[in-house]
Amino acid sequence: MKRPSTIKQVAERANVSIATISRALQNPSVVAPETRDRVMAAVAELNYVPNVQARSLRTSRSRVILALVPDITNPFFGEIIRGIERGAFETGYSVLLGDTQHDEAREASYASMIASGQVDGLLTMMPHVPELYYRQRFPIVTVCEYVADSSISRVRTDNPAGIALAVRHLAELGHRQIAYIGGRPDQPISDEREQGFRSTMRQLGLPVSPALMAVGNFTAESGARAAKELLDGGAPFTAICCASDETAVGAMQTLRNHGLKVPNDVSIVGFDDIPLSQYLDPPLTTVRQPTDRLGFEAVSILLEQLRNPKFEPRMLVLPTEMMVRGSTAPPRN
Amino acid sequence: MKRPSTIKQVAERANVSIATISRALQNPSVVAPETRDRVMAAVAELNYVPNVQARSLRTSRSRVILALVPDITNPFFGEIIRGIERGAFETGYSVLLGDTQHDEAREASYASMIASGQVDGLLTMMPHVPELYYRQRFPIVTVCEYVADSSISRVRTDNPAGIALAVRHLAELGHRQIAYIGGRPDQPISDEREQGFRSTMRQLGLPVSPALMAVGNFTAESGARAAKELLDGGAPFTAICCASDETAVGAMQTLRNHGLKVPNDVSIVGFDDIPLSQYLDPPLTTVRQPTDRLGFEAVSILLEQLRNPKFEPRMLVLPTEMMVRGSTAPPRN
DNA sequence: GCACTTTATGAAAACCATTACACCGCGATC
DNA sequence: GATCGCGGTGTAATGGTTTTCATAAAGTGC
Repeated sequence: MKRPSTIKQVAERANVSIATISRALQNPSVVAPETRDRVMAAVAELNYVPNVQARSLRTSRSRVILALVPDITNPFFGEIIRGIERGAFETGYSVLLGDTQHDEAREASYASMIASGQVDGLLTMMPHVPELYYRQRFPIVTVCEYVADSSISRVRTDNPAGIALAVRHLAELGHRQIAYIGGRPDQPISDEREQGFRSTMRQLGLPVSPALMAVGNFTAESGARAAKELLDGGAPFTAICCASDETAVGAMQTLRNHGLKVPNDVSIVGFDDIPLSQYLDPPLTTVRQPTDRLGFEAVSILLEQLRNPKFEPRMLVLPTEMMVRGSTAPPRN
Repeated sequence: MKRPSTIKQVAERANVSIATISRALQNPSVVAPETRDRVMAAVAELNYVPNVQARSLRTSRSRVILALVPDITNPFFGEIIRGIERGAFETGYSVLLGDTQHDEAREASYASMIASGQVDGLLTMMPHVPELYYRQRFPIVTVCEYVADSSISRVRTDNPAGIALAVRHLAELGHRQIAYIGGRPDQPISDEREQGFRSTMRQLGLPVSPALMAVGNFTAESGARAAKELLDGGAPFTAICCASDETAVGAMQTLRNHGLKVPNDVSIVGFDDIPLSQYLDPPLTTVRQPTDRLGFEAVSILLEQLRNPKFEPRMLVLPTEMMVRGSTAPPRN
């Protein structure tokens, strides 16, 4: 690999000092037009690109942010990442990706990149913040997930309202016996969604039977398993409300295997609106989260925090939207 | 944010020179055990983490690799990224993620991170290499996609063989009129798969009708559109072979909308084996790519190239595997 | 007890850019 | 005509680490 040229070489070539090169690139207006042209010419000839390490060392900012995901394989996170990447790119930042796989050791290891100066801030989709935060107080924004700490900015969807949309939709169709398959119990959003489910049911005067509350972990596999538990439990239900689309997909498979038709025998509602859900059979009725925007807004806030030393943490709650498709119908009386 | 401590502070604390600190951390065996202990204690007390920028500046290696994806939203790439991330993490590297969105300007902009020293090498899932490569010859590995340049290492799946599996499977079931929905025409793998399809058909003595060759772009939406074209074309077929699972999902939807049953009226085979495919209705018969491994092997090769100056580019072709599920059956009558 | 390794440590250069400060020359001001 | 201000530029310090080279101390062999 050819060794890149340095500011010194450019300076020699353009017959000016290195300070002028730096200025011509950072703050062109302060150098005389003709000098600037000469510098630019030299830069072009030598294919000069400033060394980022040197710059970062001097300015102590890396212009890199770290994004931590529990599972990059999940298309839902994929979309958020895209939003993050888009926002970062537009403002000249880049995104270091960490797939923690729900593992705290990995998370901690990534967090140390902040201490080492490799990244300027952290965007986490995990349900907690790294230990290190309490010692170093670095810039951080939680996305989707959140922790109960008002010093931390968060961007998230209105989960209770989202689930309420789903439950109301089912209730309007005439369902009364609605089962629920939750998310990973260790994630606060699972709680939020479950609480949203319970309280909406209550508001509508519908019964919340413990026998109809199943536990999942947001994966299709867990949805399939939970649905089986519901069926085996014997308590009757005409609809299932799921904490994620993938869970819904899994549940639908179990229902099929038991000879039950969706939506005729059982209606299903998902959550997230992953790209594939409209192509399922039947197309999945679901609650859409503004995924791309979630990521985008999160970077915006993080970048603002990086720029503004008097930044006040804030919370942004984005609305959900009901996507009514084919997996829901009135109950077979 | 608290300012991290520097090697100098640690040195004062441990009563040694900064050189000793550096050595104790980089190459512990060369410092006396008791000194080492003292250093380690000081490091722990001050929460010292070496500044990465300074180190990179000095050593001119960043221990970061850049991964370029055309579309991070695609679950197939998500799995590859996971493999990459895993391999990188194990060896102390981290992954900078670039979502190029098939855009060359973005790609070029990311490539400049190499020139700036921000990353040590490039792992690209794009069908071409950045311009810059021809000037700088940096370490690079192409994953999945490839370019016809023997100076570039590549890791990919055996696409023709994969498609051959699919076609043979259909032929064994008795299908003779098999349609094909291809990938984005500007990606070499689309070509490879299409050629694999054509030559296998020929080998089996089956006709390849131009009316049964449709063009897609790997998305579900394109699959739906292409399937419609096939149906509208009027040429009869009993099976469709798709260049990706998502395409297959889209095609299945179109078939349903036209009242056709999968697999009874039309069999469908996908390619990739994305996580959701086994949960579809019917579960999708598909050709599995070893996605995680693709990513993992790619990093291995890239890292080897980074270490070994006499590295010879090489190509690794990974095998595919047929996943027979419910979307294929013998043709009716 | 002497010459000679070996081992452990320190001093200082180097990596490459940014930037505070000083300087120079020149037109404007009183 | 001395002074001021200002645009344009250079000098040199600075950021934090790694690493070469020198040096000091301790160990070896005769």
